[in-house]
Amino acid sequence: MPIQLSDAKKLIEGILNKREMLLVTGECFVRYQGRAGSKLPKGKRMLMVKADKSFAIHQNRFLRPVNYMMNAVVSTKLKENVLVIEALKRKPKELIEVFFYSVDFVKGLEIEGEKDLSLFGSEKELSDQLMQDLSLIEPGLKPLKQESPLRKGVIDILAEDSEGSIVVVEVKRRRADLNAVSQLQRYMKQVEKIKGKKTRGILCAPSIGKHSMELLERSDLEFYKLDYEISNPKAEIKGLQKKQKGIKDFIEGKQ
Amino acid sequence: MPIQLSDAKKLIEGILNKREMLLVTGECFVRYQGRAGSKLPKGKRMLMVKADKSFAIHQNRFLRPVNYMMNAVVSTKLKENVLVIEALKRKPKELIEVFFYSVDFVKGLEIEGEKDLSLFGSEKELSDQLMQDLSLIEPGLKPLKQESPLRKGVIDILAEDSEGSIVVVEVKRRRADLNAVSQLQRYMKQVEKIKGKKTRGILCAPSIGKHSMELLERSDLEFYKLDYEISNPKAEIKGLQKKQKGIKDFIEGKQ
DNA sequence: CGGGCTAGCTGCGAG
DNA sequence: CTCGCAGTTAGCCCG
Repeated sequence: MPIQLSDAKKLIEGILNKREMLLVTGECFVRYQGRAGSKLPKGKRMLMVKADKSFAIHQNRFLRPVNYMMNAVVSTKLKENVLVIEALKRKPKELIEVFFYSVDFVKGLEIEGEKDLSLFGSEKELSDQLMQDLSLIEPGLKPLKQESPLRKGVIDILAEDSEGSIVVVEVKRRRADLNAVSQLQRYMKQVEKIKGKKTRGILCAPSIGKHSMELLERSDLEFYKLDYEISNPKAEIKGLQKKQKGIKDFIEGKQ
Repeated sequence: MPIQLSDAKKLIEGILNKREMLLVTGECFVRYQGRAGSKLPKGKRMLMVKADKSFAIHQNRFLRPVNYMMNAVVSTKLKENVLVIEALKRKPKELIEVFFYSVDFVKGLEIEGEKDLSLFGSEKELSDQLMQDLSLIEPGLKPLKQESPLRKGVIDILAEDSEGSIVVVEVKRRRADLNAVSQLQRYMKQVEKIKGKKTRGILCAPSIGKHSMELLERSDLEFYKLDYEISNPKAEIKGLQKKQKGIKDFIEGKQ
């Protein structure tokens, strides 16, 4: 049994004021105009509004909402038997209008807002571990700087090898792609220009695609296969081994 | 008033069988192990499971869920006064365990599942329009192929100019970045090698960053400022103008 | 604020 | 399947 739209409006406003998580379901049409534009024809959907004014329309499919906005200014109005819920933002200017023709269900939920998730296995964590012991890559490698900002990007690890060459290290937690190779190439060229010294570029990743490997080798970069394990409180590097042309098996290695 | 966990379990299983959208809220602890690992300490959260087995734990903040899995195999079990809801996947092997110590609320919703959103203003749409009339870029430009697949990427538009040179066009719907320039550079070099002809690279975007512009010019590529409007049924290109070093104002142009 | 980047990216489409 | 990439990417961090 549907809820009276005027009752729904009051309920919704109360929940928004309390900064609870708001859920609304019903028959609605959705229009969006902003960075792009969209229309969602009439149908049953769920609207979710969070305390930080994340605004999302969900269908019964996909992780991602079909329409959304963050940091929205939310307002409701009742007009000719339609309950309109608007999400508005400026910079960039964006507007979502949800036209509810009927409302089945309105609910406010007291839910945790903090982001208290502890995650392990991130690229940063792997980079930290490498920084601790660059001899994993090769003996005599000395750390210079982590997260070194260039004009055109940020270098994961900057180091110096036993012969005094600069070494640029790029770490990837998953299979390296063309983009990763281009990135490293960019960094290496910049460092070479700035420092005016012989510079090497090293890509560390659990695996790399065939085309990416070709591009890497043509660019005179080096690939190191990075083995790691995600155990409970943190990820651990298990091995790091240089790979080159002749060797093919590692290409198949999925993470 | 909390729901008995055994009742909650039955309700949840019924809703999952009906392929309705499932919502469960309550006090829970969440553990994830897979491509990475995470722990979410005990607290009130909302679990959402969709018909396609998208599985998401939401907090009252952010658009994105704090833990998630797509195409999950979902199962429930009751164990020592804890209701455990598991999401399992192989390839890659992933597991989310949600330990509900109490359940406040269980709901099944009949919600649309189709993806019936019509969206306009995508990169593909802009590329289509450009393909219709390449004279927007320069007179005499003849289309050769759209979405042309190379070994190392896909070219948006491949064309030939009035002097018989190959032209590679890359379109971006938003401000072009370093990555976009690298992409175009890659495509251009490949085409040059394959065709063995003089090749130009053109980047079309509403704006471009200063560093990206530098990189682009050093790579002998060209930038065209792409103005477009998103009107109702589709986006429309309003203008396309070549920009080079001397001209600076367009750098400030946010889309 | 913009600039650059990671992400357990997700989702799509071609080979 | 994998590969490459767009995305209203979101969210983060550092200048």
